[in-house]
Amino acid sequence: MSEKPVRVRFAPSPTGPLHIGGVRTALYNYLFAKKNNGTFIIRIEDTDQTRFVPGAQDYIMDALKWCGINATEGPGIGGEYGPYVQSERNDMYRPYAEQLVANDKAYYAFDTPEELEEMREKAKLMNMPNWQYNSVTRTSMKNSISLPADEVKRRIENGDPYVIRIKMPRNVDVRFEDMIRGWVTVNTNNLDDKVLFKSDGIPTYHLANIVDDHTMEISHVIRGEEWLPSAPMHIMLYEAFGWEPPRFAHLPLLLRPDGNGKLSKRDGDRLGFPVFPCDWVTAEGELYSGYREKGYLPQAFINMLAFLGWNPGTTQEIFSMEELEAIFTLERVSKGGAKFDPDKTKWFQHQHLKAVPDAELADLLIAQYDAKVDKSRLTQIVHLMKERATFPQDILIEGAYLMERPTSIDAQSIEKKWKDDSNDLLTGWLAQLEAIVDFTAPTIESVFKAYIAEKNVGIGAVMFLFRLLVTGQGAGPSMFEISEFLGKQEVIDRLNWGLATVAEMKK
RNA sequence: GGCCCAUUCGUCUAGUGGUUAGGACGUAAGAUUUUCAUUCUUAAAACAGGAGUUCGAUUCUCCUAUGGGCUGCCA
Repeated sequence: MSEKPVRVRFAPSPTGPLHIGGVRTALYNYLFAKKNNGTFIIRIEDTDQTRFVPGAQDYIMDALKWCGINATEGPGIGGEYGPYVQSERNDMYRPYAEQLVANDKAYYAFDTPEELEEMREKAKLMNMPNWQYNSVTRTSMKNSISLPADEVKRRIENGDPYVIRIKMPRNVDVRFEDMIRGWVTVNTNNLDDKVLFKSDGIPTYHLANIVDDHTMEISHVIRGEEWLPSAPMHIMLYEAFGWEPPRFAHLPLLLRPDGNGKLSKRDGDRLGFPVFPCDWVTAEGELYSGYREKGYLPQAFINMLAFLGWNPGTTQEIFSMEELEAIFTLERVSKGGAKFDPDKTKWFQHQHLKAVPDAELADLLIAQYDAKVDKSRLTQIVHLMKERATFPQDILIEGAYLMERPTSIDAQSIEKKWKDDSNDLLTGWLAQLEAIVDFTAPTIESVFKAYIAEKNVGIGAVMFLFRLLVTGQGAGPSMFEISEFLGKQEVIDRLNWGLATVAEMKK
């Protein structure tokens, strides 16, 4: 294999927000670079001015940063191979295209888009739906191969618009070894004379991509499977320039969870889960929701994404970014497309949330969720609630009663559970609580057990109502721990309030 | 239509020329827990179909089917 240092790039187009398929491509590039002591580069491919979306580039950079996918070269980051935005490199492409024309690897074509459209329509009517501009048809089109040299010269001097097309040879088998799929062979008869340089003076993706990959000394091109059909053409371009091509790896696509098809922009909010890393608001004010804003931890999001099309070959499923960096290999990327699974994503999130230390989670709640509680108190709340939460904000929402007294008690629950002896049992329990000096969970628990034994009733006869009156909720963490956390006076006050409230309801 | 790629439980996947085809999510049942969640145990659940090669194919080859991608002066 090549001795060259590993340099990989993620090259998105700023045509909108980056969806999770793109994030995964970036992630695999990043992990591959890390694993091989290489360099991960971000390059913005904005050669299509008509599809440019303001803010998209910032979104991409912001989203990758949130994910922890950090580039060492890229726009706003720097590096010796810049600039890293193609529109800023525009001057360098034309000479390469001209070089190809001079070497008879490409040619000028004057056909207008309308004329081409007409050709395709005509061909379709003649039962030839796959008309293409190629070695057969180009002789009857308007280009520097079919037209006399002086007319070509005249047209160019005249300022006639023209494109530069690759001169795809006839009947050549193009072979390359994809790192994921193995050998792929395509005959050039199935390839057309792709436009390399547009009449607006800007190169197409194909030219800019090859020139940039070569000049940036990219060693491995890791990209989505949608590029597989054009890979042979790219190989031909490298050959035309006399450059050594990089290694290729085409990643399987991310499919939608329901039915079939590639995951697309609108699937997310329609199916109830995000397809974008972060929120994105369109110019029209339409919101596409993101994982970040839903409360997903970046490490959980990354872990989930890494496992969509890759696995370590062991049964371990929970990984930190650092662990992934150490073991990722392209050889273990699967070939088939993967359906995205929202349920498993939640599971990853839950696992990662549990792994965050209590104090750290408390900091996060204060910083990102505006929690108005003292840090040490909040840390205790996190400790009590973390196991049963999926998202950080669940701790605040489901544990609200730990911060504020309940304002009402569910009448239906009382209806169901309140028995004739309940008032006596709870009043008796209140007296027991008042007598406890060491108000800690173990002590409260032993007092409680002695109390129900003395009264000769089951745990449920007192516990559920105790919980309901103190927290307003029918479910939650251990009442003994909650009691310790709230403190003796608070528990007594709440219980008194609860008894009064029920008495009021019973009238 | 043409070209290319893919195909193991519902989903993500492991795996091998001879395995009880393994794990995870989800589902179901049970245990633990005052409750809910967690956790634990158990269960149901897959090699797309057909030929061929072979003593033997889920594994190798071919065909078919299905799915997907591409087929733009988009990327």
